[in-house]
Amino acid sequence: MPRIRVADLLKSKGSSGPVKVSGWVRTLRAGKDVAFIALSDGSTLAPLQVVAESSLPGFAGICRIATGSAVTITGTLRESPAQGQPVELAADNVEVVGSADESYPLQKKRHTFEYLRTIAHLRPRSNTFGAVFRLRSSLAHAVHRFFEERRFLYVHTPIITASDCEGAGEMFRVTTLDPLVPPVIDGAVDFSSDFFAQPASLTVSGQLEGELFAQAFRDIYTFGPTFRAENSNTTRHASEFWMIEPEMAFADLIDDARLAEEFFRYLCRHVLENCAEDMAFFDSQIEKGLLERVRKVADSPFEMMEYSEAIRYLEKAPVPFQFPVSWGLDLQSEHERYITEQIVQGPVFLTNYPKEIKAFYMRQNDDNRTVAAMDLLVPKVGEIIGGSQREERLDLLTLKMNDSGVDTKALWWYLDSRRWGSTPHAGFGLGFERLIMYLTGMENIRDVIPFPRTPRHAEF
RNA sequence: UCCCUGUUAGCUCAGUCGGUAGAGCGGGUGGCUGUUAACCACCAUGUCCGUGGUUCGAGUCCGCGACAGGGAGCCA
Repeated sequence: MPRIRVADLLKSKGSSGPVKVSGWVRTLRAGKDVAFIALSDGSTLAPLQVVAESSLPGFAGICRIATGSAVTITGTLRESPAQGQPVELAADNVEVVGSADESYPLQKKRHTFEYLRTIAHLRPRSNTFGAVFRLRSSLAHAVHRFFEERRFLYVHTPIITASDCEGAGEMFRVTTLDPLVPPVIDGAVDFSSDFFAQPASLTVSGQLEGELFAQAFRDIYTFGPTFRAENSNTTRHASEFWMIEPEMAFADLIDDARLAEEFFRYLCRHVLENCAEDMAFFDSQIEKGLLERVRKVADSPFEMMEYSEAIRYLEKAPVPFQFPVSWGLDLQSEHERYITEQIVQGPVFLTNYPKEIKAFYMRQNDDNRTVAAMDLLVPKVGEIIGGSQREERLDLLTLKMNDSGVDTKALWWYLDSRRWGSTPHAGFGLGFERLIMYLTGMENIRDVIPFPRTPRHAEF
């Protein structure tokens, strides 16, 4: 008999012949004459109800099957006489494939997310984490589909990098040197005898390499793991996370924002249409009103506002802010949320930030005081996408790198991209986990990553 | 890294004025029922985070430490 999934059984009306289904026991309710097993195989949120009559051989043993056990069941699918499920499986045979005992940590009761994090190897069997990781998988496919439909080239940028200064935070060192006795010359570690014959690290961004590919394929994107060694202990930071970074040649800031809007709304629509059952679960169990919030973003056009204008709104704001507001200062998340939630009441691109508060690679505007940056702010979280038009003029870029203390020698190849056939180009970055949090209502990044890495935590 | 709050049964928590620990859930046993957060009865379970101190006596008060969570910063 073919292996069939719970999701497919639940979608069918009934079976003409016997079927075989396998999964893990969520709960078992045993009575004298009949026992009910709620069976789940991760294919869908709802479990399959298996009915075992007392006439089955080994009925007494079936009644003792504990939560968490792996079982294979053959039987006939039929309409369920009781409310709660359209169909159920009348069992002919129940085989325990892998038993579980009463010490199984994931019992049929509510657990806190904090506790479930300590059993990250088991939590995907729970309702919430099943839904989160089904959505995460589906969303990843949707990201690729979006770019493939638009003929963006998917480029695998390196995970190990020797550029010490990508300008995006602390990096994890990659080395094969013996930490107890590193080779030392003149009081400093001699990296010439290290594996790469120079200091190497895990990447903090694929953008710089992405730009190089954009200068050959026009439209490209990266989607891969990213590493930050920052000692950040918050609900939205992880040491290892996934980032999506498209880059377009012959494109300006407006093209960039247009792509970001199309992309973001595409992904909202995707989960509404393709993860409907899980989204309904998030809406009822995780964040009331989630569906309405996501639908609104999927349906309404995004606004655009200059940084300077945002500052004027903030200066006039009738609410107190913890951090000061004035032109030239970076916006705190309280400011971003005020703009998107109170002023615009929807998604908004903030553009043209003061050059001092933005990265060296952003294109200088003609006013000489701002750069062509754009951040997409959305209600509830604030900034979710950050992007810019890149500085394509060699002289200005070199100047900017020197001013920012970026090593122009180490990034010779990056500067070369401006030396021959340079083009106006733009791109943005989106943290995949933050997107998942936005779309599910989950409030801790550690609960949308299968096995999260954060300071002091690399278990599993 | 800074600030705040925690750490008591497998899980979630209560524990009054300092007097040697409780509940719910989960688990076990039995009963009952086409059940579905099942229901009913009974039963069992503790390094009260560690450490030092105050005290006749510390889960409770004080110091130190560890760990966790939340907030901030950094950022995606």
